[in-house]
Amino acid sequence: MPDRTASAPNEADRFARAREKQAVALLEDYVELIGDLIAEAGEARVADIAHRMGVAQPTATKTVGRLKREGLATARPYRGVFLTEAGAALANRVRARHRTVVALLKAVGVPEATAELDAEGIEHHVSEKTLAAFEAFLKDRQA
Amino acid sequence: MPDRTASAPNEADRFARAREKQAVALLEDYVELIGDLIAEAGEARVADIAHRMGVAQPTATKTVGRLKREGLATARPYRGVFLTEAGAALANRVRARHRTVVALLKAVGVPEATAELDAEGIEHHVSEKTLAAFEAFLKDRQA
DNA sequence: AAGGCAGTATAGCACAGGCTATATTCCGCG
DNA sequence: CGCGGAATATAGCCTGTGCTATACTGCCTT
Repeated sequence: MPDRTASAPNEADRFARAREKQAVALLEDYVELIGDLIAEAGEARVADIAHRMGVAQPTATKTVGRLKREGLATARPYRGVFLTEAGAALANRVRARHRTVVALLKAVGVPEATAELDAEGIEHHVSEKTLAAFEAFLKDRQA
Repeated sequence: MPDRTASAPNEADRFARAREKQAVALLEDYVELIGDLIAEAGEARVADIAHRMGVAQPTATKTVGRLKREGLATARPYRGVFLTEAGAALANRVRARHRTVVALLKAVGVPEATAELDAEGIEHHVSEKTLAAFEAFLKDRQA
């Protein structure tokens, strides 16, 4: 019986939430990268994914397998990797969020290079509400 | 032969960095929590750690073991857990960073509850440089 | 003082995400 | 056409972080 369903989350809940976010972070990165590769080169090859992610090729293969299991990507053996509709939608959301996070960091005075670096880790923990606040802040500021 | 030691990190480097951050994030959380428990109750028991982290007790025991291996904590079997000097210093840094991240999120318009939630994941990816920028921004703003 | 319960540790499992080494497949070129 | 190298997949290992089930300690209470 959940005794705090609608109230403020306690510490344990916050940690649990952060753990969940972390679990999907990698999938988000892969999906975004695959989308980029398809846009850039017309196709996403496992070797390119591995290279851009900075991991060994079998690691990329294994993770692509996980993307398939999660319904985010499709792939025929020895051929390229493609995004499902869900995968493409996720890629777009992730890309937009990434841009917003970088923009916000820069807006509060973080140097561009550092903003890009830190955004890679931060973005996965930015909720819809926080993202909306970021966008509002940026809009205000440029007005 | 590193060919980009001093230049802008490429995509693979950014991902590698994010992966490293993630690896220490849990240790940071444990150390901070142990510090809190000692401050609040005079001691940090494994059962309390597990409860506050939202994990099962053996998971807490295992992670405390890792903290010991990393030189951040000490513990005598069936007794409480204590922080080493390094652990206590880390706890203080983490706590300060957490406060700053929450304050920045609120300053750009994120609701308090959401700020607390998201900060839990975000803070581990905030570099020294970004933290400094956050502090400068907050100082400016309150002036 | 002894027994029992609460707290802690250990054992052993699963899964994710790394890795290297090796097998398999594809495809272009001779 | 077939062969060889490049790309991909598979096998098998390690570590980290969860879990449940079970063993062990320590301490309070009777």
